[in-house]
Amino acid sequence: MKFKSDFLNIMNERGFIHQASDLAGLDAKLSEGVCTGYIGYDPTGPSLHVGHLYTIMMLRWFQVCGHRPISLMGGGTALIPDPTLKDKTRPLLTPESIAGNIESIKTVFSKFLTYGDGPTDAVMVNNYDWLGGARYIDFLREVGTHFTINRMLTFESVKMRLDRELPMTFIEFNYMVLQGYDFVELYRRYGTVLQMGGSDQWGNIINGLELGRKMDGAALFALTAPLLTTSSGAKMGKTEGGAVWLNADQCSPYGYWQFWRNTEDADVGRMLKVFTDLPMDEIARLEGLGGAEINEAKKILAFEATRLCHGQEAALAAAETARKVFEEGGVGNDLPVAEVRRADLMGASVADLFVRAGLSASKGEARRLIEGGGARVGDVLVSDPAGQIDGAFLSAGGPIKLSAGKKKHVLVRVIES
RNA sequence: GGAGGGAUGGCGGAGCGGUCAAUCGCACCUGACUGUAAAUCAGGCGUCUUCGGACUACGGAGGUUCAAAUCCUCCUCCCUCCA
Repeated sequence: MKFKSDFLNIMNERGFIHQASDLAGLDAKLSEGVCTGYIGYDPTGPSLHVGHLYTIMMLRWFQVCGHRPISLMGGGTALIPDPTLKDKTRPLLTPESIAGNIESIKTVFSKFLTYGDGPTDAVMVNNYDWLGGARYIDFLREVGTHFTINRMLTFESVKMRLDRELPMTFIEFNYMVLQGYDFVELYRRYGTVLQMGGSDQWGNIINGLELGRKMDGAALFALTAPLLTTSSGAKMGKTEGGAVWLNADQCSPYGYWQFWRNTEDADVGRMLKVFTDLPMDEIARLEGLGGAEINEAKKILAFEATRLCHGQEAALAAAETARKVFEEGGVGNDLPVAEVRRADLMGASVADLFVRAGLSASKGEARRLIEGGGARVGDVLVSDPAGQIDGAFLSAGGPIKLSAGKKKHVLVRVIES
């Protein structure tokens, strides 16, 4: 498939397109001139994670192709629990925590998009600006008349609750109305004609699209990206039980680099397409590398992805640390550092040390790690969990490298108090 | 409103008076093999421990018993069928 617009061509060849409302119409619209498009993010946590990055890259390409991206923070909708496909109602977040989350998340966007006042500069908006002060009766009269309950009941998230006779509260039921209204508001304020998002947002996006047509007669478009999974079927962006965060204070550049470095062979090509802006022919070359050579592609993926999120310098440092640690078996500056008080180590066992350093969740776990032959102190295998820590060793000065398994390393720095 | 069924570790799902910290699968962790990959194989997978054990756990609260995840009562929440 070949499009007139650069944006859709890129989306297509890089695997960002899952569903679209009117591809031909959108293509025509995009090739006419500068368009404005948005993606909404709910600030329900202090950081976005790799799962969100997929759609952030869509905004990035949108801007690169000469359009104006809007990152919408759902400061208003986050006050309303999104009806989950799970059985339970999400807990209500406080306005304070949402405001804090927004501040924390904002910093990430500026890494990927260029904000400003120019025609294709990105804009950051918060739907609390229009939802927060909305007057109930007015809103119902203006917007509520366009939603039929009949239709709302057919939505998957609603249907599932009702089918299982689980409670769905009225506040949750309102979520889709508010989110749909965002599209109208952004159309009015910025002439926004396109909403993008993950495939799970399709229903919500279409709601907004139809609302815009009914209320303003607007020709709006929807574009969603497929759910991204690894070849093994796991949801993308989870590692060691936790999400891979985009904020540096929640996931260090080195940890981020490692996440990408550990991509499965079969996924390297797709990840390069989605999470880097390397040219397609370069990606094709990297993808074609066989056997152990594909490790080079993974390093490039890790570097490029880290560069986008944390900057060139941090990416270089992370790569250098990884080289020292994995290729030389040494120590790198970027390894996580755990500070442990000297007093806490007096008479402590090796197992205690691993717990203090955060490499093991409990002493029992540390014991198993050590007994299983997975623990190293200063690159020396330790086998006795109850073994005492050599005091002289600890006071020798420089930090000591602890390793749990082959990939997890922490530098322990002993502090006095 | 009536009649049944169920709530077990991150998830799924056994157990139905002692031998149950609880079979098994998934997920997760470690080791081997490798390429910081996948697949495979092996081990582990509540907390503490002087490694003898101790403690906390099977929706919640009581009770029966030498002994309960298992039996009884009440409560909460879910599911199915009938109105």
